[in-house]
Amino acid sequence: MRAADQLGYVAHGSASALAAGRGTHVLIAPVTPHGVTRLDPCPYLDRVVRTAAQLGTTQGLGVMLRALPLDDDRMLDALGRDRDIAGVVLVNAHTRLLERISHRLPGRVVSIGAGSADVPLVDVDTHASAAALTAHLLEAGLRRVVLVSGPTRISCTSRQRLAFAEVMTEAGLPVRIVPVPFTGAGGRAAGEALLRRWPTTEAVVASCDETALGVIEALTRHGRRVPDDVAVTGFDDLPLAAYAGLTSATHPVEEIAAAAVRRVLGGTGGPLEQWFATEPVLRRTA
Amino acid sequence: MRAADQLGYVAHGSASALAAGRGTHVLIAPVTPHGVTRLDPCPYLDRVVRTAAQLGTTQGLGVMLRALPLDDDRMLDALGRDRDIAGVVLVNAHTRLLERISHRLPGRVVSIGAGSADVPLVDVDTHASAAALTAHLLEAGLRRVVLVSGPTRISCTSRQRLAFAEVMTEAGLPVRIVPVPFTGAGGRAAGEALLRRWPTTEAVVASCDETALGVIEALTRHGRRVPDDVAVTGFDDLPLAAYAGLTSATHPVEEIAAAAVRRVLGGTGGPLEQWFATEPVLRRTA
DNA sequence: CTGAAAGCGCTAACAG
DNA sequence: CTGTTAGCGCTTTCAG
Repeated sequence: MRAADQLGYVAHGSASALAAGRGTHVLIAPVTPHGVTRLDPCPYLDRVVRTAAQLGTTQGLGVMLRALPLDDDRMLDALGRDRDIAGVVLVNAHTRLLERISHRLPGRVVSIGAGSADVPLVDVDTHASAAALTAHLLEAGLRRVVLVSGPTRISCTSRQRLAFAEVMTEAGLPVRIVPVPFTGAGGRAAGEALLRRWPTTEAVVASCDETALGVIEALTRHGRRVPDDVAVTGFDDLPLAAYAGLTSATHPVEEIAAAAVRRVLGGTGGPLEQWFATEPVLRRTA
Repeated sequence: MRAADQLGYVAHGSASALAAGRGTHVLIAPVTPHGVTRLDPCPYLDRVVRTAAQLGTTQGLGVMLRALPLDDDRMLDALGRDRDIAGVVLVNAHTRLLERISHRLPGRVVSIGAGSADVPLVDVDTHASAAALTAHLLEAGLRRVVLVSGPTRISCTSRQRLAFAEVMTEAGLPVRIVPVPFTGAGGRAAGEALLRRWPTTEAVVASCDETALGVIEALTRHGRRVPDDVAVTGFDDLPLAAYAGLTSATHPVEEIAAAAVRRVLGGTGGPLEQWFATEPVLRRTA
């Protein structure tokens, strides 16, 4: 061993992987709609990939990145047959996909964002964060609060809705929700909509920072001041949020990604669900 | 072939790599100072890693990510001996490192940001962009322009300085430069400094968006209005820039990263330098 | 407990 | 041009 070290011996990764029957890559697989293999730029995903690459490197594993269309069974089959892939980290998977993939990659798949009985889950504790943010608004004495939530059928959306509904109901307040896409445009649309339906709204809980900024834009355009007339919270704590003074919640994305990689390499055994706490970041808007 | 396809045969990557003597990974190696192996979060690097991973995947290659301290010869030796690494993409390398690494990985290394006779270079055409931004200010009738440049000894900094100096000199104007780190704090410091030395400054060319925003903050604090009193340009076109209305220049980071990966996998032959044009994005601040 | 040998699944070079 | 075979560098099993 000492000799090997002094001679500068470096083991041949492929050779050992081949002999030991291990894979040499971790695949990060963001799930996309039917037939879509294009990957939209996404800083969140970038952080996951970077973290996975960094962690993988220490174990001789490289990361691959490929969009996984929602129902491409051929691709799923090929994935399962590829013995060179040590593990697959699904991002934004739907339950439907989880069912299709788990038996093809038994013990070699983990999911960020939505889990199942067969596929372990690692994610932000959206429930706790949404509850904390909503509670923060109520504590500030605000009563007419609206949740601008994300697309339905996405699991973090439903956890967020549930948390919001719980906190509002417990306070004896009405549960008002506007679902829109996770975009600035979505936020603007939501702002318009909620002003029309509930003109006396005092606070908005948005499901992401882009949406929150869109909401603020719409509110401002209609003469509402933020936070004086309406308080607004975002979610994700993008660099933009700090600049805009947006109250938000920050996620330990790197920890989550690292946990996902470790979990998928650890084989079976280990927790079926791992939730990571986010931290509210109070700024000017709420 | 058809049969293999119908049976869903998937080749074993490690096995073919081993037999063919190919590597199975591309290493992205951001260069860090002496002994520093920690990697600071960097959206730019994240985009490089993501692009490399996506492109690598199509060729059965995974990406690894590791900080490469400026003068760790043992690590460099180990890298050279690692036959499992198909190529190394250096990021922010210094000339000194390039000399040390090229002979250890002949034909298997490419650099983003600084090249040499042995190591091909792929980068943003900083010279052209800085010249274009400076020219834009001069065309707007501004005369007393200051360049807030990055740390000295970084190659993109020197290209930017050169371009700025050329354009200013040609217009018969003084070349005024303040070098600071690529950070918001650096920008604030630069703002203070340039207000002290040249209080009648009409425009500032900053070397990155964070710096530009820092400059604007300092200027505003001292009662200068942007762009009415002082015009400011950034560089990189971060999401922040669009939100802040900052005039900037946008880089094809994905194209650059893809070119770097292709170049390093293409072996010897191919251009020694590849420059990518950036596009000025004119917004409110200049 | 140490040392030899048989593969892991593929490629490339060779003979037919 | 098709069919066979000897490795690629390691791990693991099995005999000594």
